[in-house]
Amino acid sequence: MNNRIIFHVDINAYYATVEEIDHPEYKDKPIAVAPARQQAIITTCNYVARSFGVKSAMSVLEAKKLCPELIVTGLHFDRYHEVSESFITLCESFCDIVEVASIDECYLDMSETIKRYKKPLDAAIDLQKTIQKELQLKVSIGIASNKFLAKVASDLKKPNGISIIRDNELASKLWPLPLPSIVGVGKKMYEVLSEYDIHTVNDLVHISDEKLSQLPINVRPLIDKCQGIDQSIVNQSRSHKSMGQSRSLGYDCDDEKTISLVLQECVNELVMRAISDKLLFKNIVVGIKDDGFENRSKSYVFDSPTQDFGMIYEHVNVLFDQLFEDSVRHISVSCTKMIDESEHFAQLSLFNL
DNA sequence: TCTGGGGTCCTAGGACCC
DNA sequence: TCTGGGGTCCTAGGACCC
Repeated sequence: MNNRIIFHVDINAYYATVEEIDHPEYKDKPIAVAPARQQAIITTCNYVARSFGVKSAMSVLEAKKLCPELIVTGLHFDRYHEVSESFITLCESFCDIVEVASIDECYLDMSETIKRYKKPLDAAIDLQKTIQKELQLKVSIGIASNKFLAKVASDLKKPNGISIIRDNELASKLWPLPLPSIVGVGKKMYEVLSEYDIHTVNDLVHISDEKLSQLPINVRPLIDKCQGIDQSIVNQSRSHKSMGQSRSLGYDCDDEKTISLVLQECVNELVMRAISDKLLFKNIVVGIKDDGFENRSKSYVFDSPTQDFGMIYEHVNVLFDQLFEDSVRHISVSCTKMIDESEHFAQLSLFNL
């Protein structure tokens, strides 16, 4: 049981690859995926564009300076979801225990499946080739005894790589890595750690108890993971924990009509998803970003779970009015507590017995 | 660099209960 | 008149991920 074999499978440059599949004329050209409007920022780009220095989160304008022939594709989420479904289905046909981690990555608990192969590497090569052949997608695969290490491993070789981190290889393969390259270490955490002269995983795992107690943040869970301790299971449940819709207005807006339209659109899309996924909303959260890019949010809990547009829209408006001051530039509407229709009605009938 | 859109998880502080 | 100690739930906000 302790010797699990986990794969982390990650599609390389995912949205850009889907655009290349749908537009063969883009082949070998630098492409960036970004919303089709002025002042957009790049969601992702292909490897040709990356060779010019183009990166995610860069503004299209700046990217065009680095690479004038850059093709900007627009975003086609329906297609990304469609191809993602095929990717997951293929992984599920390969292994019984699959966790969907995001639109372009998943974890496979290969502990049983692996017995059909001589060694883990053979299974990974087989899976990688099958995905390439069936779906024209290049993936990187990380192999390790837990999810954290598998994820780190898949990041080591991109694109189209396969990497293994064995339990006895932590000091040679994981510990030399700079902390910002580790999943879970973001800008803020690294800022704090570097103040204490902690820059690599090696620095972190050898931190003295005294220094550890001085740190203003809790890094114990991260240290455990970097020492190879991560018991989290590959969770097959595909239920969502939250669901949201947001819109960036691109400017500071105070126009009632525009705002009302955006709120309506967001609520409408949420309700459509709730109906198609057979979910009811227990609460609703409205968030706004104002002219200073500060986030604020307010939430409301429904008396009884609902997917009724009128009811949801009414409360969204009340929450928005409480938040709104002079202007907004970003609006989000989300639900953080959902329940299955069937579960709700089962509870109701129990109640009425 | 004038800043998307979809999520998950964690935490501080307050309300409330015994 | 001043105010225990533990637990749970909720809300708002923030860090982080792709």
